[in-house]
Amino acid sequence: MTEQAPARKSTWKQDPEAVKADILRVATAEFADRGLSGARIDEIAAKTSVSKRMIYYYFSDKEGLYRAALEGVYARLRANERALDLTGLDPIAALTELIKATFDSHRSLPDFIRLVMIENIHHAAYMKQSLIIPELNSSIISKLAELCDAGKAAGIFYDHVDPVELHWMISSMSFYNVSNRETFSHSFGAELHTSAGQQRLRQRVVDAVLAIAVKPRPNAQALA
Amino acid sequence: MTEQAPARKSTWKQDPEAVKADILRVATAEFADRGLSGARIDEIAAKTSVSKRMIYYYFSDKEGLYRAALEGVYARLRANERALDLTGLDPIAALTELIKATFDSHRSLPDFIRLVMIENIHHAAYMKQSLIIPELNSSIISKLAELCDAGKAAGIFYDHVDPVELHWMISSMSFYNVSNRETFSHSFGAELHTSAGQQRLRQRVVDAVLAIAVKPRPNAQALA
DNA sequence: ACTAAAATGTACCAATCTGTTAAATTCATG
DNA sequence: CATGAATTTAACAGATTGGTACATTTTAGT
Repeated sequence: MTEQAPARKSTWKQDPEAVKADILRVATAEFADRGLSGARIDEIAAKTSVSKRMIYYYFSDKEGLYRAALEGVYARLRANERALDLTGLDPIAALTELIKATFDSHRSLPDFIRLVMIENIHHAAYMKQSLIIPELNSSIISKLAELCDAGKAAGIFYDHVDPVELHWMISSMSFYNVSNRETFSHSFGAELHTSAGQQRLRQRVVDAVLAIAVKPRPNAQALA
Repeated sequence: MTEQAPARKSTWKQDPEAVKADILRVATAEFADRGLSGARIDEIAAKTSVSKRMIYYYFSDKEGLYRAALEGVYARLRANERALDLTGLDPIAALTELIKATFDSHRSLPDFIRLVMIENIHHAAYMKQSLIIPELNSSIISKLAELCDAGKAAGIFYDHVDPVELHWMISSMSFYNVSNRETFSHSFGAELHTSAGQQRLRQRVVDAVLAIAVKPRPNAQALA
């Protein structure tokens, strides 16, 4: 519904979906940049094409707007993950691809990272109110679970391998890589955040995770 | 100096060091709990034994107080690390102990974790103003560097092993384990944050990091 | 004891900031 | 084209909050 080609002539647009999307886009950037209490509704409104009143009209209050932003970034990350197609790959290759994709995905969605950081600062209070986030999260685990089952069935993964543990480890490094970039670089140099450094780190993550999942084969090569 | 036994009778104490320490203690908890813009000076003052005026007297302004809190938690973490004695251990045992100690240390200092998260939200702006934090950070790297040199000299570590990379990997998992606990538990269950789960995770971190540092030995056992 | 300096409390202000009120504009539809 | 619902604006109110002015108390030195 509502697929009318607009092109109004008057002073304002009358295009609710576009207005909502515009507000949400600006709000996401602003919350990601300054945090929930740091962001200013007036500032968000100013960067929008409409007035402050519209924020309250469509999102009720500051927290409602924040919740919408949070759900938005989660949806984008999980969509990224769902788009990853691993069919036809053997378990080791599939796991490798999944790790690389997760690492890259986190790097490409800094707003997601920052909003999740902010959410953790708030003890996940708003995430807990969301109805849509839980269902988003299940997909990545089921993908990993399939992969683990295949690897164990083929006898090449350890029996103790657990999808949630694997996801924890992959996420931890992929997340930290972005979330703590500023403090880490300042403390220990920016070398790891050059593009060469990032390539190397990504490979280390692959190596480390594979090492705890895949049984050593007598004739396998040692790491480079 | 100033080691006078107090015991005044009057309405207030006149003990600047204790007042400063009290303010800092409360402020650290409050900033860690609510963030820089979320924390309220009035609230901090209320939880202190003295009046709001003293915060400005000793710390100039809100940012000055925040900076002091940040430096305080960094000092505590690095002191933890410095206290770790690895002399007499072979490189593998030493690295193992260092990983375990880092994992535990992060778990035991949630205020450090949260303030560093907050600092990253603020693009490390306040950390960059600090003169004392850089010198604190060098110690952990030099300890790891020694360890790597010993391992390479003994021919049991890969030649490509790099202290900063190792620290990145150890930190990432140790940090994320605490920083993202709330969102992770809510999304994927709290199993990993039970005490059994934490023990398992710590061992996984050890296994993963050792795997990228230590050359495989033909006669070595595979993981459990 | 006297005095100056350090330490602390009280009361207050000016600036923000979230949210609201009331009205105006646009649009779909009979 | 009249009308009511949806959308949008401009202006403002109420509360919060970081920071300050000024008085008061304590301590150290003489």
